[in-house]
Amino acid sequence: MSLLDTLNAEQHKAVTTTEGPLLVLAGAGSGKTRVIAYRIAYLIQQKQIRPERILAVTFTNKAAEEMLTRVKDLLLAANEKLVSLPLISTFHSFCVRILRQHISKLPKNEYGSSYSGDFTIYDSDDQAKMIRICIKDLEIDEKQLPVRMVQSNISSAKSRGLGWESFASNAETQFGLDLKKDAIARIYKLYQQRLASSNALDFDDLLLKTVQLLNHSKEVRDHYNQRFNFILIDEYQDTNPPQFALVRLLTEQTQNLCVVGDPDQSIYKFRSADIQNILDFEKHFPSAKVIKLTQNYRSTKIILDVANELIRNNTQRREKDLRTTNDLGANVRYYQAYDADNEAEFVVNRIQRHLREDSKIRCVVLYRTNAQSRLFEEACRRVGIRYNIVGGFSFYERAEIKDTIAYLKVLLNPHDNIALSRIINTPQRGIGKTTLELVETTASQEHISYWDAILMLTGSNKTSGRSLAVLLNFQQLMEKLQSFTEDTSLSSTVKIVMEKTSYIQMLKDENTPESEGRLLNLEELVNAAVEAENREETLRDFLDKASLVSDSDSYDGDIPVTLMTIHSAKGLEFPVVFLVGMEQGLFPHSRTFGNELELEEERRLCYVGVTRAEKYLYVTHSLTRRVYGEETSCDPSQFLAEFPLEALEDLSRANSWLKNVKSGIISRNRSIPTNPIVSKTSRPTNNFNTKKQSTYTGKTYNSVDSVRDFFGKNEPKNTAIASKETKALSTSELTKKDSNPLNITNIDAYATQKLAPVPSPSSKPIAGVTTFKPGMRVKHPKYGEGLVLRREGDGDHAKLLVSFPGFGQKKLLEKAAGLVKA
DNA sequence: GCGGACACTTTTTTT
DNA sequence: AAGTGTCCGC
Repeated sequence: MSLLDTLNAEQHKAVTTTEGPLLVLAGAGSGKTRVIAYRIAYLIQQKQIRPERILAVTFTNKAAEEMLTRVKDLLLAANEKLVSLPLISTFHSFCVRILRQHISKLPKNEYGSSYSGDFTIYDSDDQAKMIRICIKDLEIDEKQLPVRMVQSNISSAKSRGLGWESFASNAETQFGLDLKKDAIARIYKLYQQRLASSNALDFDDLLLKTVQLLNHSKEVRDHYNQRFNFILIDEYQDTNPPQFALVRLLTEQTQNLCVVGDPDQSIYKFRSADIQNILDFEKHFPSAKVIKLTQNYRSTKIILDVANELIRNNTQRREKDLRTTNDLGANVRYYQAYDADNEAEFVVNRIQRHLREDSKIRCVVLYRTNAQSRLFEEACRRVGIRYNIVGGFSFYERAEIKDTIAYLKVLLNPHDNIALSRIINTPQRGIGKTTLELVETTASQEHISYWDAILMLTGSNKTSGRSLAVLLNFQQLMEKLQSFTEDTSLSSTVKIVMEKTSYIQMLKDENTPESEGRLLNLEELVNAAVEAENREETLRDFLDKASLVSDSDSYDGDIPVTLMTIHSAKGLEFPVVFLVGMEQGLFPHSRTFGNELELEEERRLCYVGVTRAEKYLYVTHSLTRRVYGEETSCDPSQFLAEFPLEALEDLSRANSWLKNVKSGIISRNRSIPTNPIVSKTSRPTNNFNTKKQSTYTGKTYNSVDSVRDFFGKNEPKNTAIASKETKALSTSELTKKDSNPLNITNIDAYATQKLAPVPSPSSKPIAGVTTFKPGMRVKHPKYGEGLVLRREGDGDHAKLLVSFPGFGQKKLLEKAAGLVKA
């Protein structure tokens, strides 16, 4: 049959080996998504497996959607009629599906609360709010245990599959009780109780509760084991313990399990992804077969070379070599910018050039942190290039959207305390701190939800005047909404909520550019509801999707430029890739210094970035960058030095790190310090820097609305900015124009000088005191372990900026702080 | 109860 | 630099 004709031998085998456990080790760009799609189609067509017996798990909802389309197309082309559909979804969505049906089968907790199928899903924002309340109620000082820290502790415990019980037992050490851990354990416990009484689950719970459920109920477990005989998991290298447990539970009866992944692309350790899951697959499933896909179809030879060479620096890895028969292709282009604005200008300018050559070509700018996106957005706007931005602040994170959704959530689940407190006074209806506190205390005294507390307060005549009136008013509003939306369609429910709550009116009254944008966003939400309705989805489905949309779920392939983090780019490919901000401390991120394993994960991340590129790869770094609102100087990333330098072509106008390394002025190995240098420098004040002329004066960018609004108002700007990269400072220009002796007057000389392996005076030890450098881990008597971020001054006056988890950043006098190496 | 002024942290990555 | 939380006066 023609279905398999286009596959190579390796792929063919991976598609057709359908019985028993199979591990497909797929290198970057080796067509692993393709293999999965073909395999599903093959099972349906050749093996006559009923589609609904097949479960495929992908990493994002977008990937799932695309996979389904692909499968449908394949079967269509093979003239196969689909009688039902395979289930293709993310782990999280899959869990929601199971839980909506069966969660009530879980036993009640010790307070007698149990979950019902109409539970709400809490995002990390809701989670933070809930944790804050728990911390307050336990009368723990938030200064001692910041919400963020508790949240990450809890989430990390959960993603490793640990309940509060194990957290509590961990708090007992051989030296006595670890007070901090104990406190967190208490918060964790209370948090779980509160979630249960709100009938709410956070992201991690979706996995954990499903595992619990399947463990607990043989009936449910058997049901799903029989339902799904063929299971496929993509990006298996990034599965965490609960996900692994789930895989185990689902394959108890039949092990027609196929997992696909690449250990070199494991980049989610921070959320407890365990690379051992893929490395030990053959131990977990002893009858497993292993197939390797080693042929890369995506990238040019040079790009693949760079990637292979880079990843070879990881020691924790099984050697593998990935080949391609593709052309050599263009060299990797390198650019050293003098500041971050210049970097963005260079990138946008190159994008324009590519688009002029081929208007259909798609470019992506990949960065390590979301904070870097702003400059690229602004640069795109300045020249009128349309762009997608993935992540950062997504549509569903906007206040107006969250507010509306919170109303809808309360309609379905009035016991959702977090949603209720979000909207109880939005728009303002006079329910302030005092009244809200009354509700809260009543609720916790009576062990009931806020909503029930309100009913109780308005029902009895214990409450006095004002509070009673406003609460009654709110209660009636919600009851009115309830009755209005009872038998209404999804989209009109959404509309009714926006109108009857006076939310729309509130925004209209505000009458500012921002409020107009918000109104537009609400319209978008109604549109989304209409579309969902056309797909015959319920309000429930609509809300679930809103909770689980991932960042990469929304980008438009027709738009020429996409901006996103490297993490979000996993699984995607682009003809032109810009890997920006290649600086020590940014990428690899300074938080990973001193931890070899984390550094290797950064390198894998870099590998992922490089291997996204099909034809053209650019790498850029900047000599200065604003960090925390402060101008800091930056060294090139150590990863750059790990690239095969002969593959790099220097597009910097001025002298550059690369030129210096290539000409032997600075050595490749010693050229990059192993720690981030974040010394303060002043910015060269030049007046020939013509940027910043943007006519756009609106508030912060913020993707969709402002892009739309920019294009609505302004025709694309002229292209006067063309060949802006030629503006990279020439040495003579700089020295001429900037005569301030305190400023760095010659960036190139500066770069060379700074990078030269001359020991700086500040790194000489002072008698009796160890000197600490940025990147080092230290231990403080009071704050515990921390990371040195910055060093200022010398000798006795040396000050250190150290970041302590849980305490924030502290400025310490090195001599007096009593620090030791950690 | 509300809104403004101010102080303070924050940036790693995400379902 | 910017967004959030807190305090204070109205």
